[in-house]
Parts: sequence; structure tokens; C-alpha cells
Amino acid sequence: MEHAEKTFFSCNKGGHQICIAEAIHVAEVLCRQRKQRFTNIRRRVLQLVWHQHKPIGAYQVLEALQQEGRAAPPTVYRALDFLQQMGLVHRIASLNAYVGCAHPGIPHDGQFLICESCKTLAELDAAEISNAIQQSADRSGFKAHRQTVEIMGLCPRCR
Amino acid sequence: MEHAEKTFFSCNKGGHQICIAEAIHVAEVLCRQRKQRFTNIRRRVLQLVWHQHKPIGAYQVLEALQQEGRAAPPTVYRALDFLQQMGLVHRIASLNAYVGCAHPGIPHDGQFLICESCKTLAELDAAEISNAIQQSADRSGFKAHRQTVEIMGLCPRCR
DNA sequence: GAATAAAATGTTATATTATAACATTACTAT
DNA sequence: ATAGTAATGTTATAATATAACATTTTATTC
Repeated sequence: MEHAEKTFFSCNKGGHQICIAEAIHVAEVLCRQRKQRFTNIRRRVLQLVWHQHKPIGAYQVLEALQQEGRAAPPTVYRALDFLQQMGLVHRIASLNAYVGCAHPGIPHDGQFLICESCKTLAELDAAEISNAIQQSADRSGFKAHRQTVEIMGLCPRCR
Repeated sequence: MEHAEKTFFSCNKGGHQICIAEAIHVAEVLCRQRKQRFTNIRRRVLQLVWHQHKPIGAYQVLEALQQEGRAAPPTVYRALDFLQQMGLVHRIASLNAYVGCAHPGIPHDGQFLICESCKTLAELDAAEISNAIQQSADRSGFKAHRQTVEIMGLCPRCR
């Protein structure tokens, strides 16, 4: 949970297709539990987001959808909004882009390590960081609800 | 440095005009030291950014400039880019907006407490947070260069 | 299983944020 | 004074995101 090596280095169980398949499976289970509809568009967008371990822009998703038929921006943004609300994708504010959530189902903000060279992203959920933030905020009398933590640098492969 | 109450509560030395005046003065000194030109446009944009302790959008700055004469987007973005490079303003990624830097001259990323109610922003520069981030990144074999930390919640006045 | 309500998607237009490219002006330094 | 550099002006357009309303699909109730 605290380490991101496996995310940077390889898809653990033998191939990236498995990442996608797992993400879809988890999404199906979660949506069923919550009585939300995991429609074709939502499934397809989630697959596209998981296509790489890199953030993908909404208009890149749109382009991919347009290869397969008609599509317009609202379609993509609606699907992305839904997936975000379900905790299945994160939006990366500093990139205006989206990435599959590494720990779906558990509501959390996440912290992101983003490689400036290969653009690969790894999600952390480090209590160390969120505690430091909570404590600093508290000390200022600020009630923290949500945190954006995006860390740019070089991943283990590129450094 | 670690506490943000004063930023949330009041402009310490008797009035917000002083915040602006101080920011301009520091900017002048810094630019002179670094042999950079602190032109009228740059000065005016910095004043506008400091007009409130709230992030301001580039197009809000533009509107203000247009009250005073002709102006187009590149003018604003160039000035904001310059001010960022000089460490005089920060860009808040999650808001697409800009805010005056509380500790100009010292290169730093800063951490931002943003009130969801009154939109006021306070800058922290908490070693506690940046250390936690550095350590977590290190543990993942990631070489951190830059960090975006934006914390949404309620400020002391609004909570 | 038809009627209705609710949710999702389609469609068109437009808002918002940001940059590219090239012309002009202003400042700096010999 | 003059060349060189930096800054700004200007026009157009790229990139990201949403509003508003029509249509279709799904779920629910009778």
C-alpha cells in the first residue's frame, strides 16, 4: 500500500490485460453492490483509462470512442464523472487527465507519483502524508475535507 | 511559517493595502537583484493577484486590465508566467487560478489551504508535509522534484 | 405486458482556459 | 546613434469543459 514499485515496474500477475480485466471486474461488483448501472460506455471508458498506467486526457478518450462510432465530449465527461464518484478513477488536476484508481471502492483522495520522463503514474495512499496534512491543517484551525497531492519527478526506471 | 491563522483572519499590519504594497516592494527588490524587468504590466498583474487573499483566474485578471485599456490573453499569461518563475505567485492547479506567494524569493512549492465556503486561501510551507512526501517518494524509489499540495476544507472563520 | 417514471445518452452549441505565431515597440548596452 | 535583446501587441486557434434540451433505454408499477 505504501510502496509503488510494483506499479512502476510491472503488472504483477503477468500482463497488463489483467490490470484492465481486474479493474472492470471490481467495477462491476461495486456498481452491483451500490445499485448503479455499469453501462457499456462506462465500461469502455474505464477500459481506456486503464489502457496504460498513465493519465489519459478526456479528449484522448473521446478520440478512441470516435474510432468505434459517434461520440461527443459530454459522453466522455459524464462517464468520467460517474467513475470518479464511484471511486474508480482519479482526476489529476495538474495534468487535466484521468487515471484508474488503484484501490477502488475505498473512498480516498490518493497521492500520485508522476514520472516527468515516461509519464507513468503510481498511486500512493500513504497515511504518513495524509496525517501530516491533517495535522498541519488542524494547527491552522482549518478543517480539511479533501486533499490533492501530486508529486512530479523521476520514477525508478527513469531516474 | 507553519501557522496560517493570520492569513485567514486579517492582514496583520493594519489593512490589506499593505499586503499589496509589500508584495510589490519585495517584487521590485527581487527583480532588481536578479536583473529582471518589473514592468508596468507585471506590476499591475501582481497587484491584481494580491487584491484579495483568494485565487484569481487569468481571465479575471484580463477583465481588470481591459477596464484600463486594451489587453489580450497572452499579456496576462506572460505576466503570470514571469511572476511564477520569479517565485512571486503560485498557480493553484485544482482551481486554474493564481495567488500571491506568501514567501517570495525562496523557491518552494508551498501547500495551500483553500476554504470551500469563502474561497480564501492560505499558504503553508510545512516541512512536516514536504518531508512526509519526500520520504514516501523515496521509499518508492521515486525522485521527487516538485509537489502540488492543495487542501480543500473550511477555514477557521467559516467552519 | 403496457404505461409511467427515472436514468442514461445523444446532440448542438458554447463557455473557459491556454498557447502559437508573427508584428511591433521599448529597453539595454555598446 | 545603433544594434541586439526583451517585452508587448495582435490575431487566431487549441485544449478542456459544460449548458441545455431532445431522445433513448432501463426499471417499476399496475
